[in-house]
Formats: sequence, structure tokens, C-alpha cells
Amino acid sequence: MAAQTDDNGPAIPAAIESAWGLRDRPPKGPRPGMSVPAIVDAAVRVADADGLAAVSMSRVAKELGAATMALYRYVGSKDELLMLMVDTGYGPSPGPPPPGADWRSGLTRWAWAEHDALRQRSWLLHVPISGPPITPQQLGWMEDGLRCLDGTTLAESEKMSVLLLITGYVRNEATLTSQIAEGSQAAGVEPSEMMPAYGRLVARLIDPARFPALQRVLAAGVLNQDDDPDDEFTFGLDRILDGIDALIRRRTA
Amino acid sequence: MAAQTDDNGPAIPAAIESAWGLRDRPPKGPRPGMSVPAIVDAAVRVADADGLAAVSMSRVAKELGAATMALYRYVGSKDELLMLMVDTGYGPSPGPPPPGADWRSGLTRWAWAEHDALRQRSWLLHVPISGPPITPQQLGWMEDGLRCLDGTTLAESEKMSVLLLITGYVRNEATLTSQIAEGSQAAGVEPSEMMPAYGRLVARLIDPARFPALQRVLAAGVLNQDDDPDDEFTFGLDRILDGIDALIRRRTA
DNA sequence: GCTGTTATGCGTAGACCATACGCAGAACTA
DNA sequence: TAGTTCTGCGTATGGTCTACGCATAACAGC
Repeated sequence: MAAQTDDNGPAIPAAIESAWGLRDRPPKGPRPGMSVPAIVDAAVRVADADGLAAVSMSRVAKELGAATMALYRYVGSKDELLMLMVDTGYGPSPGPPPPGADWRSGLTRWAWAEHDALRQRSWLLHVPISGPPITPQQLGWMEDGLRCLDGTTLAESEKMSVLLLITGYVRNEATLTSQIAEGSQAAGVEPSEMMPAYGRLVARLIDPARFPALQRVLAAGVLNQDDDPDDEFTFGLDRILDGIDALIRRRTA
Repeated sequence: MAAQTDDNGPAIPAAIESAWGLRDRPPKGPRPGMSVPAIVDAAVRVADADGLAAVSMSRVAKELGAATMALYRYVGSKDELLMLMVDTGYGPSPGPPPPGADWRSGLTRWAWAEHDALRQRSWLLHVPISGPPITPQQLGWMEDGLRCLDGTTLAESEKMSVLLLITGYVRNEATLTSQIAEGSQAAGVEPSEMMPAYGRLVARLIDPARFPALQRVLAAGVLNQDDDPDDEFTFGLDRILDGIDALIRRRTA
């Protein structure tokens, strides 16, 4: 439905038009009492306060002092609202790499910026993403990431793959640490006790004869200490950057 | 609630006891008409056929010819059922690496096994995972992954980080390709036309002056060709393995 | 200034969803 | 046979998203 075609090619989904500010208000009819950005901000406020699960259309409407169904004049569906929330939630991209920076320090900065955004707004991880990035800020992040690789000899398609690799890693790492935080909160346990408790549980369940390697990990106390999540993040990121480094050297040589 | 403690330490969540087969049937009362595995199998069948969104308690009950509320005698909540579904859905782990295999070929096989499992059951990606792996098959995968690194000089904690890195990558890559598939199906477009359509949309939205690097990617036709997803997967995996290789060499030297 | 058009705000209602609770009856123990 | 305990499941509650339609407000053109 709504697959109408105009002079400029296939139709752009309403949510995307909203995000890019391409929607022109029709000259007739009453003044709108709300605006898409106001609704998105309210939804983000709810998510910040009570998590993504608390974001229902009625809750957002209540936040604005409006009726539930009034929102549907501005966003086509809840999924559309979620998409706009993500664009707002990530915030502006970290900007192009400082002049003179090499690709590695540039991408490190880029990865940490996403890391920080996801740490601040862990609900972003719970939004079911339904496609490649298309909103303005998302593409801004992409642009800044690509610029980090500007001086390298990588092919354009390889640059893209590299960014995908890193952003995937950042999301993944953020998901894991946020799960620990949420799990500990749900169970009423200290976050620092979460991993040890997990270790004890695994130790109780597994038969050492069938899980010897796992048993060795447990015996080494890997799960007992709660190491700094930032160190864990750095470790993985450095591995990936090492791998990219190997590729770049090969392409250069 | 239900935080009772017995002789063997803190209580094990009911779902985990189910998964490990630790629940002994009480001697009194009527014979159960169903079983946890039967329910989980039915739920998996529904997810395979109509996706995770179709998995509701009533739908699963209908699949079994039972009443909705009857299921709650076997699983404590829908989340519990989902957890058991994941354990079943992944299937058995690929087994330990063939004797004599080096770590790299072992982990490649391991990564591809998860890749294949996720490709076959893309609904696994939509299950909101809520903690570290604790079910039998999940820990089996972990065990097999660890064994691939048995001969290396890595610390136990590093082995764990390496597995986390790889499994995260596999999930991420699978998520992206499944999104393309689902998106094209939802839009009624050929999957091979998905990326070009995306490229055209981006091209129409962005201002080349503000997104020069992105513009260059588009001009290079990166998004126009639909390259083999398996090649894309191999590319990222090789980057990560290169990074791990660098670490192992450093540790060995 | 009047009229027709169009858009907004939003009330109502429908179709789902998970699940708390309680009761009838089955299967066991003593 | 009596008592206990567990199963199956009907009912009901409170939540979700959103399709539909109506009253009203604001503009365009005459």
C-alpha cells in the first residue's frame, strides 16, 4: 500500500521523510498541536526514564498531555516512532577525525563514541532494527567512519565492510554488558556479583568429564573476577583493528 | 520471589532445571498430559513456520490441541519458553575440532556452524537474549569453541574473549543478512534488488557536499552489486581471525 | 463574507496479548 | 476409603496497537 510513484522516483517512507524534514505542511486544515520532534523527544524521555518496554503509544501520549490516537496523525506506526527514536537517541555523530590522525586512532575514537552512546542509552540496543541505516544522524555516523579510512588503500567496499565489522562489535559488546546490568538489577544482586554467580551456576550444572575445557575456564577463575568492562571492550576492539591492520598492510605492500 | 535456598546453594530457575532435565515428577496427582520438550518442539515448529512473532501461548497451545493455560503448568512464563526454544533451535554443537586441526580452521568451522544454524532458523536472532548462555546445548557450543583454542598459548580469559568476539560477529552478520531477506519479503521486492534500492534511496537523500565519503562509496557502486553474503561473511571472519592470530603470535614469541 | 475542502484531535471499539486465580477432578499414599 | 496433591483449563484482568469515523478548525476561492 501507499506505493505511489511521483516524478522523483519511488515513494519515500513517511518516517524517513520526517527524519529528513522533507514533509511540508499542507496549507489547509487546523494548525497541528504537536510536532514529530516533540513526540520523538517525549518517547525518548520515557525510554530514558523507564526503558524501552515502557514506551507505548498511550504512555507517550500521556507524557505530552495528548490522547493516544492523536499521535497517529504524526507517525504512521509505532515502528516508525521507534525508528525516529533511534535517530535521536544516538545523537550527532562524533565528527570527522582530527586532521593528521591515522585511521586506527580515528576508528578507535569512532568506536568509543558509539560505545558511549549505547552505554548512556542502553534501550537503543532493544530496538529491533529493521534495515540498513537511512536516517540523517545514522548516515552521519557512517560518513565520519568512512572518513577515518580516507587515507588508506582499501577499496570502498572494504571500507564499508570494516565499518560494519566495528559497529557490530560495539553493539555486541554493549549488549553483553547491558545484559549483566539489567540482569543484576532484575535479580536484585550487586552487578559485581553477577559474573561470579553465573560461574557458580555453571560449575554446578556441568559434568567436568563432558565439559573439560569449560571446566578449565572455571577453574582459572575467569568468571569469578569482575574485570573492567572497558578493558574487555578494548581487548576485542584491538583484535579487530589488528585484523584490519593486517589487511591494510597487505593491500599497501 | 521463589528465591528459596536448599542444601545445594541458591535456587536454580525453573527453565534451567527443565533444560538440564533436573525436574523430577512428583509421585502424586494426575499424569501430565504434555511435556516440556513437546511444548518447546511445538513452539519451535510455529517459529519455523510463521516466525517468532507468531509464537504466542495460545498459538502454541493450539498446535498441541491443548488449552492456553495448560502450558503454564510446564513453563513458568513465555520468557522461559523462549529460552528453551533457543536451546532447541540452535541444535547440538558442531562437536570438537577434528584431531590435528589448527585453531584457525577449528574456529572457522565453529563459526560457520553457528552461521548455518542462524541462517536456518533466523527467528533465533529475534529472541531477546537475557543473559549469558546457561542451557546444555549452548554450553556445548562454548565447550567446542574452547577446545579449538586448546593448543594455543592464550590465557583462559583470552580464549573466552575470543569466542565472544567470534560469536558476536556471527550473530551480527546473520542479523544483517536476515534483515535484508525479511525487508525484501515485506516490501515484495526481489532480495537481489534490496541493496540497489537502498543505494538509490541514500543517493537521493544525502547532500554530496555534507557526505563526501558516503558519496564516494555510492559512486563506486558498492551498494549496487549484490555480492554473495557468504563472501561478506568470510571477509569479516578472516579479519577477526587475523587479529587473533596476531595476538597468538605475540603471546608465543 | 460565505462555502467547500481538507486536516486535525480524538473517542470508540476490535483484536490481540500474557497471565493471576480458582475450581473440578484424577491419581496417588496411607 | 479418605486425604492429599497435582493437572487441566475456564474466566477474567489489564495491557498492547491501531482501524475507523465524527466533530471541528483553518484555509482557498468566489
